[in-house]
Amino acid sequence: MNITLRQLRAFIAVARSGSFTLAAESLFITQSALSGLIKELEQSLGVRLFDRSTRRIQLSDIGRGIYPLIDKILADLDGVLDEVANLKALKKGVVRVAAPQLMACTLLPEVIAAYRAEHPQVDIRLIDCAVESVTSRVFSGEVDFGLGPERDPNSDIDATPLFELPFHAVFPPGHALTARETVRWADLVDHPLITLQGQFTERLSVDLHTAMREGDLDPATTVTFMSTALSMVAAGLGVTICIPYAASLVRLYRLDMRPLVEPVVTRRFYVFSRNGRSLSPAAQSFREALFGYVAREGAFTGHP
Amino acid sequence: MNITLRQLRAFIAVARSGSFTLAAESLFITQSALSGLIKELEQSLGVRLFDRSTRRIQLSDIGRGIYPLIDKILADLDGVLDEVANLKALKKGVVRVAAPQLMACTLLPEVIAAYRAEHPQVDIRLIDCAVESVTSRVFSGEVDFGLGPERDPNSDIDATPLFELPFHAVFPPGHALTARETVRWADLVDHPLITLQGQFTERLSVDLHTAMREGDLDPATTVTFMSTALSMVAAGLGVTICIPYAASLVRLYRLDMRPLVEPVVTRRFYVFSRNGRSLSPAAQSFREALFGYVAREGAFTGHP
DNA sequence: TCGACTTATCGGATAATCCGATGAATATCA
DNA sequence: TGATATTCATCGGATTATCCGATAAGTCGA
Repeated sequence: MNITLRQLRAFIAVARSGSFTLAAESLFITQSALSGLIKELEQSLGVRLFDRSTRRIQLSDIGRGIYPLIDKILADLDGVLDEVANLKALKKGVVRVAAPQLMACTLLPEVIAAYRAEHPQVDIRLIDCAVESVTSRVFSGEVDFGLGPERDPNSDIDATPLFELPFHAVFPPGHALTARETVRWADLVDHPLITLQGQFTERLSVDLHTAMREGDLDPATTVTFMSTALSMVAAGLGVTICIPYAASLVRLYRLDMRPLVEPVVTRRFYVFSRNGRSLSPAAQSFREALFGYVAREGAFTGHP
Repeated sequence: MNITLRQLRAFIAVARSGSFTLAAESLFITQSALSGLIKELEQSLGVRLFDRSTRRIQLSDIGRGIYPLIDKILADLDGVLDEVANLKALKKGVVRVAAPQLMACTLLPEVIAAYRAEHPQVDIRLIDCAVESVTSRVFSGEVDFGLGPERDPNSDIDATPLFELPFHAVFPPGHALTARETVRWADLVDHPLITLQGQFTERLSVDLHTAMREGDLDPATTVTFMSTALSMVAAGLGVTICIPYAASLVRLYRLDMRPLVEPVVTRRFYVFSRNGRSLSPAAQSFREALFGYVAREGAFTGHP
């Protein structure tokens, strides 16, 4: 007859609650089964662990002496078991991430590829969607976390800054702006401007109006997707404005980009997750990898 | 299905020996039972702990990671179990006993010496104190148990009779009372009486008054300690009365003692412990040794 | 004095564990 | 190359351990 973990857990539960009945409830067994466990443990050890009366129990001297020791041992063991569970979940987890279409086709494939090289059994599911729906998908639990530009504060959603980057002008090689190191917003008026529809551009207009007290974005054309805008720029139909996390796509279209100044207007991007909810080990791990990638790539401008 | 200690011990045995068959032998079970234990553990954890081939096994990465942690946990647990076994086997332990000063310098040193001869690893700590404070020290848990004369009944304190002995007269060799086999209380009035102060003597007076309906103790001198009274008797200043558990001290002073009769008045001594509380193995063992000593020595009058 | 509460014990039902035999895979040797 | 030895996994039946619900005994409070 050996000491069992069940007996030890029963001992700790009784010692903590001071009651066989309460301890049995906490372990989801009947009081009589718990009585048996403690009896077996006392018999195995050959000592009395509790002094019983019909109304209260007390740890014996020996019981009092070993309680902290057994408590620590069980805590250590549960720590190991938690660690194993984490490793298991990380090894075989699924991570669902929502991101706007532009991030989904630029930044994220690279991050996912790097992560998958190290964790081949973790399944990263990327859900590309409209900017406006990222946070609602996070909130509903459809995804583990989302990426996107600044949204209205929401107590249900935790927003952690991922990066902050300035707007850039995008144009074809040989364009009049190519010789410039930087491009002023005012210089854009000489060229047909192609912008994206929606809140993103509306907020940019507000920022420029505030900073310049005159002038405004006056797009010749508005389109839905950045890939459309870049195609039109490549066809010589105008210039567009873009944030450099999408530099890989700009390069794919063989276009040039320059920082926009006077004023320098930036946009901040965040990782959104549900407030008060922990991520699975795999999701947490991928999130960390994402932050690591951004920390290393910084301005997104310097490599192939 | 919970993790069990048997599974964990099996894991360590296999990891150490690198073989299911050898590990099974070391645990005194068949190889097939051991196979089942490891299988259950792997299923409970949801991870592979060993990579098997038909001729050799290897710890998996996870198995290698948790091996030292589980090894330490089992070592800690075995340390606690050894500790308990040592306490049980009286290979260690501390016993704290409270007794009045007179018992502390007569009866108890002999009992302790005899007990220590048999259990050299048990530490007996004797706390000599006033008669009145013995039970309060027991109640507070400062000591494991206490000795002393009858106290008022108290539901928190358990009192077990240790011995009951008659009062004796004590006088120097050559004294007028030496030729007597017994001494009557009435014979004491012819000699200056030296008594102890306090409740002990007050209760004796009540007992004598009840038994004799006349007369009373009329001490010429009262002192605090029996050793003082015995010194004065040895100096020829009178006689004193004493209970024969202190015979060793009487003999040290080279005094004689005789039973007091007409009436025979006795005093009962008890072992006091906390009601509803168990004693540690060492305290219980020493308590039993004490009762054994008293049973053997009976009247405390017959030996060097 | 009765009702409420607590721990211990009992008998029967159920679950877990073990053994010995066997199978599948691999390595070694003549 | 075939025979033999070795190892871990699986199986079915026997045995052991565990649990539940009912009940008993003791204590406390209204």
